Amino acid sequence: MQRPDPDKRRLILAVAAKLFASRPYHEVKLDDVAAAAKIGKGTLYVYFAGKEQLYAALLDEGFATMIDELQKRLQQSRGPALADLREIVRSKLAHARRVPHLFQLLREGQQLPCAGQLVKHRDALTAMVADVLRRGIERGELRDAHPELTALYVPSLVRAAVLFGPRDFDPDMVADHIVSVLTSGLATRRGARTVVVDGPTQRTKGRAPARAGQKRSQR
Amino acid sequence: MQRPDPDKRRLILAVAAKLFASRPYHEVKLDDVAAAAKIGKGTLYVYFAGKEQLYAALLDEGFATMIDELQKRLQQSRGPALADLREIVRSKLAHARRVPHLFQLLREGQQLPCAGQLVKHRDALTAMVADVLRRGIERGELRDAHPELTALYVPSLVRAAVLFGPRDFDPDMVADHIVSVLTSGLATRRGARTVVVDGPTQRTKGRAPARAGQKRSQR
Amino acid sequence: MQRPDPDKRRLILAVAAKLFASRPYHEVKLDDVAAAAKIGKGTLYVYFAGKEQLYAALLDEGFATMIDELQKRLQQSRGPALADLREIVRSKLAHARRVPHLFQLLREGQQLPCAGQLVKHRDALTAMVADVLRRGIERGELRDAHPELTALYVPSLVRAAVLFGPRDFDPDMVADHIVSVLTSGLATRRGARTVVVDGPTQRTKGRAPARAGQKRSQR
Amino acid sequence: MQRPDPDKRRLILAVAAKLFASRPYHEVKLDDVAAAAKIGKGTLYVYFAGKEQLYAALLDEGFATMIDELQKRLQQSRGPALADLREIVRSKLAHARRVPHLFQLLREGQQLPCAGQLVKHRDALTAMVADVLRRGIERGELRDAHPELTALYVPSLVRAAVLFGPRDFDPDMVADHIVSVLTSGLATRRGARTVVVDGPTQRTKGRAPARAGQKRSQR
DNA sequence: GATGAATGAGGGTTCATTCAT
DNA sequence: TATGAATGAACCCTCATTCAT
Repeated sequence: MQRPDPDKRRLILAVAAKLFASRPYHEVKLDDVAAAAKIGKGTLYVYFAGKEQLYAALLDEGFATMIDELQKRLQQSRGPALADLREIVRSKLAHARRVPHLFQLLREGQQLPCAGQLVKHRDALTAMVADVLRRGIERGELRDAHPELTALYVPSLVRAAVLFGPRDFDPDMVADHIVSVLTSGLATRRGARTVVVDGPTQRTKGRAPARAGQKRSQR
Repeated sequence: MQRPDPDKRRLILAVAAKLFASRPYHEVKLDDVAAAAKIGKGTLYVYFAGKEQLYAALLDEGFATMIDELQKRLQQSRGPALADLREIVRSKLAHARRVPHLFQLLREGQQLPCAGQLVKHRDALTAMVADVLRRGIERGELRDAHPELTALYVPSLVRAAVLFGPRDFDPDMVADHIVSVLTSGLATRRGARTVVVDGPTQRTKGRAPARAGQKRSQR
Repeated sequence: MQRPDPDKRRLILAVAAKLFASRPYHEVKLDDVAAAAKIGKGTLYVYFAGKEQLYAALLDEGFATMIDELQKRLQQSRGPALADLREIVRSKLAHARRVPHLFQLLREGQQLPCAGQLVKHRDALTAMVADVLRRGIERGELRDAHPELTALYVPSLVRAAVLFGPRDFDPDMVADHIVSVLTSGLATRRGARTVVVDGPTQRTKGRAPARAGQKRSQR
Repeated sequence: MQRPDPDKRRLILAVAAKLFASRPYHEVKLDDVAAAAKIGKGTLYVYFAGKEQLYAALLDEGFATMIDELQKRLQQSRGPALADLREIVRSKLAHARRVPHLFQLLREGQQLPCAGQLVKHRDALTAMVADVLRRGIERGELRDAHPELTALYVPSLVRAAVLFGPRDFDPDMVADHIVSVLTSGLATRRGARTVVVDGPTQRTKGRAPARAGQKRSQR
């Protein structure tokens, strides 16, 4: 109790995460946080410079942990890109399980003045995904006209499943589903004909189908 | 100007949308809104019951408009499900263009006490998508083990593109890209093989999303 | 009650003056000020930007009023400098009577961040006194080797009398006394001999007496 | 260093004096004091009971030292009162030199709850001065209608010179000037005539401070 | 209806003081 | 004795809301 106690810091973060995840930022009172952590209100200021910094630390460390994990998982693999993509999805889902509030927290965080760090993290994540995608394209495993867009989709799909999916979802199932959609899409052969390219039955009048010229050449 | 003026109401909403989209809820002061709309602070209370209700109206009307549009676009169509899916994506993107702040607003709105209405809207939207998906599956155009999950993905993909995609993106291109991914996925034939493991027989029956068994062999 | 009310501002200042004069700055709570003025705490912030600014306004306006009065009294007079000096003393005493807290307030004010204005006022006052003194010297009415020092003494003498003198002092009497000391000093002819200059009885060993060379030449 | 260390106590006092002299009381944090003295915050409480008591000790010891000095200087002298007056002024100025913050500190100290001690000190000082004055009057060296008022002026003149006078003033010069003003006043013979009006008979008996009648004639 | 001065509950933050080490 | 983490009462200030004009 003479040196700042890292455990206490973690305790505060854990307690704050719960509160910030359950109410909008401006409805979380530092009184509540202190009470929930069973510490004095002033003690919060020993570990964090203020409300916003506490919140920022919450997001920052949650995100950083996730990215760390992901990097560890990925850096040993130089295998197929789709396998990496699956790893990414799995890792994110697992992390969401472990830090169930992170996605809730992210909602508001993006607009806070302290968002700079966050954006960096998001960009790092996006870059990792985009790298995997580009490697897959180079190796002929994947085709994608806009991997940088797709890199945005991946976290977004996880987010949608975590935030709005069934409370009791099975992470493996969800991971498989996301990867399946990303990998193979939804269209059956028959369905593909109705929309894509060549059938004369297509409803879209003249509009170029989903895949631009380049993509076709990849087949 | 002795009766409540619908134009003034719209003005307030427009001004508020900008402010709420650019700062977190608790940093937007009603003073700011009034000043930006060049009206007295008291006037806000002629048109809205309070800050939260103003915010709720913002979200509610934005969302309602979007769903209305979507329903109009879809209700005449009984064509291929993938075409409808594309319509949904296009419509959402178009709306995001017209109400550029909506997605920003949605971020925080979900936690506000007034979120009940929002959830209804989101559920309505999800249901529409799910309906389209299920119709596609019935008609043999689509295959999807969890259309209710996929229904969550669709708005999410649009969101990701709008919030984090390039500022000057071409909505048609993005719509095509999203639909393309949803329809055909990213895997080339070669890539699919690497993930679905080696036997070609796997591919025929193994297309359903959950392929737990094979995954292990990839590690 | 639609335009900011100057009377209310004055009320606040009057009430605050009393409180700040009776307690040190940090013991005066804005709650107290508001309560004493029978207004809401928030109303204070309609008229003043904060505690310190309220305090600064108190000092500033008190001082400004005093200087204004003084200038009005003096500017018509081109008479003897000693008469002006008496006017200055009288005017300051009269003002201290009317704003009994001003001297108390000045105590702390000098160190506050907002002191810049105060220093200007003090300098203005000092300059006025110094001007009178210099005019008196030029006209041969006065002799003073350091009128700029003496200019500092004059307000100080008034201050001493007001702050520490008998509660029920007669301003005229005090003014006369101050002027008398300033004019003629305390020494009788016999006393002067013991200290000043020429008697061989003087106790001070070798030290030059009060008046330096220049002063003597003024006689 | 197991017993309270007088050196450390002096260190704290010295450091605190500087800080309290440079900022108003409420802007000096005990954290600052501890940091400036390079000791722990808790250590302050080993030597002083609290913030206010630290401040009080500062004033008390500063004042007590000054009065001690003064008494030592004066008690051997039974000479001319004006010489004693000069000693008082010199002693106070010298002390102000050695404890340059004392006058700054005095500003706020008067209102603090611990002011009781201070008032005693001030009264002691005033009494010493008044004694000297009365002795001078008795011995015919001085004339003064209100020596108890004049006793207040003396410290005040020193204060004015120290606080507001030129930074690099020469203490001897200032002492001489103050004593000169107190002794002989500012008026030349010619100047005295202009104030004391016209009859030379007035001057002989009219020297006592209150000359109410004549003043009117000057307006 | 429109306004903006008035309000005061509420909350973030400070900081003197305590106390376990 | 020395320390500095812990504490929580205290307080300034904010700002949504009200209401007299």
